Amino acid sequence: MPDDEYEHPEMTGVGAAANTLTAVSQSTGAEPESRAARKERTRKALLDGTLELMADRSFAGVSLREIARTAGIVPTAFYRHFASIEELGVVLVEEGMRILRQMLRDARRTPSTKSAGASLDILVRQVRTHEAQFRFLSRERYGGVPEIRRAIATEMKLFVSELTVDLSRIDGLQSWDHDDLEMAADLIVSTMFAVVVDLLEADRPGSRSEAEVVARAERQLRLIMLGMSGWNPAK
Amino acid sequence: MPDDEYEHPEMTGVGAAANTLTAVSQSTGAEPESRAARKERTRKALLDGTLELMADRSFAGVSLREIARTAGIVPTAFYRHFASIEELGVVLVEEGMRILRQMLRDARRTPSTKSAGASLDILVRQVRTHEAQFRFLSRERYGGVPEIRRAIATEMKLFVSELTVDLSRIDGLQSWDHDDLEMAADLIVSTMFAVVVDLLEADRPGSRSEAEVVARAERQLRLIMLGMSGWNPAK
DNA sequence: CATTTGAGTGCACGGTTGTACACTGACAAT
DNA sequence: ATTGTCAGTGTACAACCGTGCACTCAAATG
Repeated sequence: MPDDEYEHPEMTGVGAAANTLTAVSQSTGAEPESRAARKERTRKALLDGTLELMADRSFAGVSLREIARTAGIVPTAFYRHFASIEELGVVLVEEGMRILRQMLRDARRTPSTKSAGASLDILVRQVRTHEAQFRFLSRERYGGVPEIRRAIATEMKLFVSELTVDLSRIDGLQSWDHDDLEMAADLIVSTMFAVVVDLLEADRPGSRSEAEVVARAERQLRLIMLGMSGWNPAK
Repeated sequence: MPDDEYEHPEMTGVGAAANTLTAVSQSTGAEPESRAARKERTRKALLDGTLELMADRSFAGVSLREIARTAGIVPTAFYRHFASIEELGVVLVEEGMRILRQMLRDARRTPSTKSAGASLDILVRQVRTHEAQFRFLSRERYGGVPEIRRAIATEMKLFVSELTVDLSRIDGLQSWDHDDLEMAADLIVSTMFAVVVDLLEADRPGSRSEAEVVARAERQLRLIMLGMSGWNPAK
């Protein structure tokens, strides 16, 4: 008797050696769709499916078999795309970080970065359109397996140093010591990160609404800016 | 044939119905030790063992069987202490939060709370003496199962409101709006939390050392205080 | 003393997991 | 037209999981 059945309970017949088109399910009717394109499609299905499964669990809590199931393939076929679940995790980190960097770039070409409100607007929009990715990042940043945690930490450090450069170009801050700039950038980033978490939690029973979260963050950033304007850079 | 062997590979014999003293291992030689005391001891062993197992994994990643094994009992005996692993998790949250509150109380009776350095010292000492508990809290705060996440969030909110009260008693802040005070308290708490995470990660390959973490945090808090001193409370 | 209690035991179960292996068959390249 | 590639398949297995059940036997109770 078989060990598993997956999603094919009806075709357990004798020599039923299966058609390859079982996976993912063709979206449009009659296109040929190259082999590479098909592969890319199930690969994406694996990544997206993982994020979906993580709606209420951490990355460590989803199994290879589950992921394969949501992508419509058999467990062993997973290895055609990733050498291990950890590898898939690293790809998810990279993907999430790509979005984060994109966000920074968007914020950078906003009229004067010192407008905290505009930057926050961009943040909110990004979080809303990429909820799953941001949830992944916030879940795994501290809770994940060491490898993923390290990958996120590295990218975050990079993020801070990019912001440091941005700050150094602002009018009153040219005279600042690099360490001080970085310290301020770190504070801003971690505050922003707290906003992300609150946004993901927002509009849920017993948590602050989105508007409140944004309003508070705006005041917090203003408070930080105020402190910076009075800072003695020479120390 | 048996399904498991646990830690008794040699006594798989016939009627070997085991001696109860297998569990936990008696520490001192010949004390009687009441039944309740023994129970409390294995209960603690279960809690501590769980924290130990979480050195490199999240709470969701440790199994009931593993926990029981480290405590030296058979898996089914786990249920004599907790109705489920989730219940054990909630107890761990409470335990961790008790430590956090203790810390706040310590900080409160320090000469003038406005001395950020002293408060940070207390923080560092607490984190160092209760590493496992703090690691648990930081791991599960965002990454954990919903129930645990909610429990931590609730306690954190309580924490912020306690600090809000403390702030309201400081000289220059009596005229402040309650919302503004809470906003500032929230910023301080989240900054402190970031310190905790950095401390746990400190003295590990590729991360800032403890001294650097503390120095940076001190400057960040000073920057926040500076901002507060210039804040216009009327909005 | 005899009796009750309950922490801990051992076995068994049905389920899930990761992964090795040999396979198939549509597409791509020759 | 023949051949090769390789995403996907089905089977199998050993390990682990949570938990139900009937048990033991030292300590607590009377």
